Amino acid sequence: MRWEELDQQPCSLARTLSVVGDRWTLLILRDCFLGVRRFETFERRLGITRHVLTDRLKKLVEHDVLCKSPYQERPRREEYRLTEKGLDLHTVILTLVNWGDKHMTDERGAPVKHIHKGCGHAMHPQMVCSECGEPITARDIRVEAGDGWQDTAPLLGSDRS
Amino acid sequence: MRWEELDQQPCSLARTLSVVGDRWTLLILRDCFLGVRRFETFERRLGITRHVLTDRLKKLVEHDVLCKSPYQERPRREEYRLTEKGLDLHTVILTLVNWGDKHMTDERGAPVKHIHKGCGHAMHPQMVCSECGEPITARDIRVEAGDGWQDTAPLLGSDRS
DNA sequence: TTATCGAGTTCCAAAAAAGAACCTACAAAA
DNA sequence: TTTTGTAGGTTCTTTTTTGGAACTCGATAA
Repeated sequence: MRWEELDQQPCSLARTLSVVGDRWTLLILRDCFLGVRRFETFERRLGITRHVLTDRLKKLVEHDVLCKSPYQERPRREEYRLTEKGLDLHTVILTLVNWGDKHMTDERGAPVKHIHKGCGHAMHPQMVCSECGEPITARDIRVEAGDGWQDTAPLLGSDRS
Repeated sequence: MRWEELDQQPCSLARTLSVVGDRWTLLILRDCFLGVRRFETFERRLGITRHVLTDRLKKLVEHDVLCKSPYQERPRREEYRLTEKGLDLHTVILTLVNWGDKHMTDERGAPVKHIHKGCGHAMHPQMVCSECGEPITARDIRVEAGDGWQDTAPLLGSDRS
């Protein structure tokens, strides 16, 4: 499967990964959430090559995750800001960071703290059921075909292969 | 920055991406959560080349996200199962799927439903603060340096560049 | 005996990324 | 007026990663 085919799949994960599923894109978005907006700042902070940065920013703008707006004319300078669609990726990043905090930190502990402005505490994300509010773990969820299901194969055979 | 340098960064996102930050790994894990365990099943369902599949499975085992265990001897056959560390990635996948359901579905709607066994309803993940239980959006969080912070640069300059 | 199966490995061509140099439009300084 | 600087790229070459197909190995089935 090629990159271009990924967003054709009847799978929300595949479609999401067609936008953010590479090494650089989520790091760029991390910096967006930290307030970075300019090409040169991304480049310096990430150590990314200009070529790849240009490509990823363009893709993110095409997918309406970022928008480009001029912050000065003559000479025109653009900056990149998160759209609402982009802001919705915050939970994704928070979840990835949370896993890293739990499983990939060294003895020094988590590099950054997330402060919930509402209650003022350092928090970690907790996932709950939208319907009953109970905390969710992998074992609490069962998957069923939804309206957009299109595959001929069953979701999973009983052979657990 | 190279792949190998990614896990050296003082950033939980970068460290997490050093494990799951490529096109295939999260799709493999999606199938793991659907119950797939065998090399040949991954290959057939994903349309991944054997070479890349071998490589990704090996990496996931090295990182203790999957474990390999024989399901028969003579000839030896191995299967791949999620470890506890791997099961913890369920929230990551659920969050990615949720974003895709909201922003990337066509008119047919979400391909799969997630049923919460506890309450029996089709749910979507809701993120709440671990401390006060309130729902979280991007605008509710402020980032501060934590114990593992090591960068000389400030988290963000006031210029919002 | 030949075929099949699961789980790979090997080999080669194609695509993507890294790294560095170059370009452009404008502005300010010398 | 020439030089220097800057933001935001583009071009070029080399290295790394993929894709695709064929081959291996041990064992069982026809």
